[in-house]
Amino acid sequence: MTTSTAEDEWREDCAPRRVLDLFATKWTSMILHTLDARHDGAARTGVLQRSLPGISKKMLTQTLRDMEASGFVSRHARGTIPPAVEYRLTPLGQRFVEPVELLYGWGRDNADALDQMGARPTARRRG
Amino acid sequence: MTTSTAEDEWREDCAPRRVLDLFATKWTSMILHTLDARHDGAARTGVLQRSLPGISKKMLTQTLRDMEASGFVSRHARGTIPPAVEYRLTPLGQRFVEPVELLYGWGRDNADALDQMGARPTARRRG
DNA sequence: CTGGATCCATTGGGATACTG
DNA sequence: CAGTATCCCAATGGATCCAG
Repeated sequence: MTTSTAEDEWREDCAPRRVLDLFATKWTSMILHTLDARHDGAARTGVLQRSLPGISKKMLTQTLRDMEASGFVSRHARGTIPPAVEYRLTPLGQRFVEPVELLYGWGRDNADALDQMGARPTARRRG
Repeated sequence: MTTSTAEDEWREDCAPRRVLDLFATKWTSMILHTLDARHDGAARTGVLQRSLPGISKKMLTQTLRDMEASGFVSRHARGTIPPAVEYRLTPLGQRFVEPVELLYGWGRDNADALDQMGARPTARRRG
């Protein structure tokens, strides 16, 4: 059985942890989902911001830039005035949406269990 | 198609976002995975710490406590000296491991794509 | 061996004002 | 409308020392 406790796969740079890093910036997956929810997998900045109550303009732009650099979305600017910028899921982004949606689906299916714990991070006690 | 852009499901307290919160404390899913990787879904503190290179004793205990409060693991202490504490996946924990493993699996399947982006959060530029 | 308590550096991320 | 630049706070989480 090779003692396959998977002791070897948890270095900082292993693939699974790289995926976790994608959730470190909390808006990443939600942006992907929002884009995915649109028929053409694309949306303009304003639409995204309105679809994600609570996100600040700063975090929206910043997250989008990071996602672009990571290859999850592509940016399409129309050189018009006023500006009209559209973000679109890349093939990689589309692939990643699948496990993300699965995760969200799990949440809906287990909403009651999630409700029983507070609204904190994991159950973070404050102070 | 009801224009199901899902504009309504993104309040702070919606189920999907509750799930995301589970990843806010970065060790949660890794602890779950480590427990799941063991034949009996249980492990002692020392084993967990050794299986998760980089985790500090503080974060290990703290995360475990939060996970216990959230109902993902159960704590079993033997009143011996020295202490022997064992953590075990609860049914809820076992259920949650599934989507988590799927996510990790995605990472392995797309390791090359993940490699192309830096090792930063999403692609965080420092400074 | 397990875990609690501090101290503290880092940084995610919000508010706001400004530029094209 | 889209994006940048500061300012600033809260909280993650590492290092240590202490206690059953």
